[in-house]
Amino acid sequence: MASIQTVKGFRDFFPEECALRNYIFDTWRAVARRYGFVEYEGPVLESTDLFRKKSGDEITSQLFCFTTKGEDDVSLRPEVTPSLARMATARQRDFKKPMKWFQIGSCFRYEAPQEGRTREFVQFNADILGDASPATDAELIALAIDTVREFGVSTEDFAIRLSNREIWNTYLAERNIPAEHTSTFLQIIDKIERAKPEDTENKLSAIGLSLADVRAFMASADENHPAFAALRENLTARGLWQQVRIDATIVRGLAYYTGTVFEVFDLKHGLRAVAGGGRYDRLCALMSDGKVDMPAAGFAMGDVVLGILLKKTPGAQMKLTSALLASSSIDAYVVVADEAQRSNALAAVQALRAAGVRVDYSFGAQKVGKQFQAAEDRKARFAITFGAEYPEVVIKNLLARSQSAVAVDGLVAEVQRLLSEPALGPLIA
RNA sequence: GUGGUCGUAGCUCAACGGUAGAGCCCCAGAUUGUGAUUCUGGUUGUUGCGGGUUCGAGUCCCGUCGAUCACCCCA
Repeated sequence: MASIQTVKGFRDFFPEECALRNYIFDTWRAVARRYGFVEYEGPVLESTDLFRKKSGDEITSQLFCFTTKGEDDVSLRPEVTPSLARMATARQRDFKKPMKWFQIGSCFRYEAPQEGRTREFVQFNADILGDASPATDAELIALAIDTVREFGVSTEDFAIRLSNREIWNTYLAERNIPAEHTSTFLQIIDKIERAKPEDTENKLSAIGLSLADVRAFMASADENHPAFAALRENLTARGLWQQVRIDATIVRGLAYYTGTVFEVFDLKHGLRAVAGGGRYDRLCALMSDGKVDMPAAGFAMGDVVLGILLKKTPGAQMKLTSALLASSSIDAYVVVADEAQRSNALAAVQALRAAGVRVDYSFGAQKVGKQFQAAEDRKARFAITFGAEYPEVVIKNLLARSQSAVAVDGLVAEVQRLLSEPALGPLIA
């Protein structure tokens, strides 16, 4: 046992976990690019002021912060949106609008670790800046849906919870509630399904509202509400609206959201939110001290909850397994049956690798049986045996268990030809 | 940050307060040019860590660290 463990809430990535992580990253990238997003990256460490300035109490209480040798107050980023807002506003004239940007990066929150919640995690962030239309929100929700589906999670396994903070702003305005109560009110709404009704009633009456009235309003805020009309039309056209559930209790903790807010959540395992996001039209103005007033919206998806969901969802698990196999397997294993041929075998290993073939072999003398076992363990498609019959070598298809001899001069071409043929798939249905 | 449960070999887990074990994995051999099975042998622990009670603690008590669950909140 190691005498020094990983820091609480941090993770080691052994090859298997690293392969899972890379599979997730690759899929995120592929779908984001399919949607026309470009990748960017911000710093992991930021001045603590950046987060105090905008994130709100929820997240600043979880900051992974410390003081540097130069006595600067810095924090590992708990999220990437503040950095994005700074970057985007700093050079926004250089980019045509709308800006469709994504990032894959580690984030850190100093909170109690649990399943699905670590102190270090990776977020996929997709944001669209410079366009305030509902079409932007729809594009982001569509991207979130397609990303989850790309992993093999079916439409029966997840849904989108959708709301809009504007409907609550209107609600409060119609009842003449002062603006300073807004954030208090949204926190009450956020907890309304979890808190005791009498507690909620007390808190609401303190700001001049009643639970019955709030309940009645929530019941009226369905998918026919005007706030969702454009979004509904857009997503219906894409065939995605059936994934959406209107849920007025979704307000989201982050202080900077202004309009549409949504979460991706699984329907079968009661996991934490897989992704969440919304519109934050005033953040850029705040970050640039009013110099750049740019509407924006985006969402984040974390690797931890997503990884759990993929392992628990049968369809996703199959894709995951084959992706992990593809990333760890090799094309060919060179068997040195006669040590006198090791030099010739090494020459062939290099020639194959130069041609792009994934090749491995044994470093030292080993029995042929052991080498074939190693080839099997490495999930090699072919074993290439170098023995006394050199310059003839034997190529064996380890799945079909068939083999043929070939002159070493034609080995690379022959292996490439064989690899171009479809692999013998599993014969069992 | 608050409360509950748990912590034994790399992994999964045994062991009444009385000498710390099994299976799997890994390595080697049986088997000197072909993947399975089987058999044989081998490596691995200050029982998370630190105290205390006891003739004696993996076991009971306290603390601590970690995991996990609930609260909280979110990716």
